[in-house]
Amino acid sequence: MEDEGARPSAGRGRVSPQAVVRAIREDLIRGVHRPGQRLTEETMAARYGVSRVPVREALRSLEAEGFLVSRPYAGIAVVELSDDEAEDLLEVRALLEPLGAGRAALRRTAEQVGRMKELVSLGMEAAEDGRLEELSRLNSRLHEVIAAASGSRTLSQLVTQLSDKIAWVYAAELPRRATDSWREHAEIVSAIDEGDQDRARELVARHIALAQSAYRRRRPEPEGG
Amino acid sequence: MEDEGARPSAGRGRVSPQAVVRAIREDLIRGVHRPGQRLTEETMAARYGVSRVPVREALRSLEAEGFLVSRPYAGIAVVELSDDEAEDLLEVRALLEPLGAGRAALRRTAEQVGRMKELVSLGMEAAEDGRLEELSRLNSRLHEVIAAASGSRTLSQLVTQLSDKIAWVYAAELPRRATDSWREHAEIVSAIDEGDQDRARELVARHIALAQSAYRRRRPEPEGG
DNA sequence: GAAACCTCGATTGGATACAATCGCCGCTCC
DNA sequence: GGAGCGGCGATTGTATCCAATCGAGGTTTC
Repeated sequence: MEDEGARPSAGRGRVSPQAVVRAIREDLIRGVHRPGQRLTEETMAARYGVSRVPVREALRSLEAEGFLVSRPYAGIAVVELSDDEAEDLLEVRALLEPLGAGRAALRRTAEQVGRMKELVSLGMEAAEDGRLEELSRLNSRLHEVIAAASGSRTLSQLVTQLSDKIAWVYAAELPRRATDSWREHAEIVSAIDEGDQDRARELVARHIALAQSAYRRRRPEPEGG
Repeated sequence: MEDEGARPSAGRGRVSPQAVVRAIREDLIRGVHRPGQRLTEETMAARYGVSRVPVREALRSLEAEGFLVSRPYAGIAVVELSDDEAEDLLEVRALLEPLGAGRAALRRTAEQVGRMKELVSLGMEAAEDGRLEELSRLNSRLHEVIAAASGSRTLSQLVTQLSDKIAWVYAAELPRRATDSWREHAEIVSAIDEGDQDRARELVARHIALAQSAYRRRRPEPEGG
């Protein structure tokens, strides 16, 4: 086994209560913990520099978010999604995000629009520099802010969870779209800013549809032998 | 304060690991814990007959599911949903459940169909007897099974969480529809059984639409003062 | 030689004990 | 009299310890 695993990914000395969940979630999205891999509590505790208790709570949260699956006394493991399930993620997002964006166009606050525009700027810069990992984070972040602007806690929560999971499952395919999509992002934010619900909904629908075809993975053709 | 609160709702002596989450979630849906109410860990521990540790894990799960909200050192409280947010729940469900039902028509197993039919029978009986609370549970259960039959863990998880939250938020309005909807349920299950994706999707869409108008609460008109 | 049983180690589940933080109350000072 | 401040109780966050359960390996028996 490699000793590297013992080094905490979130190398801060102090961790705020919710930091463990975020650290683990981020590592999940980055592919540090692979699908199917079992996560023993003690190992995770050592990795993130805390005791087992906060780890267990974090794992419960991530289980509820759908990243992990657990069976009593059998431990917690990273979920393995089939190709069908992965595609469903995109389809669900195609339904939810336009709704959220439309709501955001109606209920957004000035501060939220400000943050969106800032994220778009940062995203375009990162696209210039080709910083793909940063782009992925900014992308998720923007979609989150838009979702939050919908004013619906539930909707926002769903979209965010979905967005995270898509970033996780499609990590390999993501860079293919990462650069282009920021032009569309700018348009979407503009529509939300202007309060144009229909246009926001429409733009997001197209945005998602484009991503959907770009992300679609070459399915390993079911080889008979 | 009333001492009644100290009696555990799930009166079993032994509780399986995941039982605490379910017990609390059920109580939330039944309105035992009111929106805005703060849930102190020790009180909950006493109420459900376990220590603080499993309670905390359960609360984290329910927080991730969107029933609760927490701030570090400020405790956990039951979420208060605005009328807008409550309506959004119905709208999201109107998008998701037809998709799930369509998938279920394609991917269902014989065993799942069997359980659906059994639930429909039980539901119709309960409707005859006017056992409203039982009806609510059976309704959620059926929607869960249909969602599970979609074959997509994520989709199933989303629909289930949504269904639970709707049962929670619209507890007061639910009986209005509870009896009638079981005829529609029977049709839906039949369509899924026959593998008719389009018809399943269509029927669920109408089913949800009917519920949507039935549940729509008389919004307390914004009184100017 | 294979299958069932048993024992043991590893890991999860739970409880208790302790430290950190917050909000409330009274007090002091202006 | 009101605002700022400090102490204190209550509650959350964490760590350590113990019990319950599962899986693996070895051993025995047919």
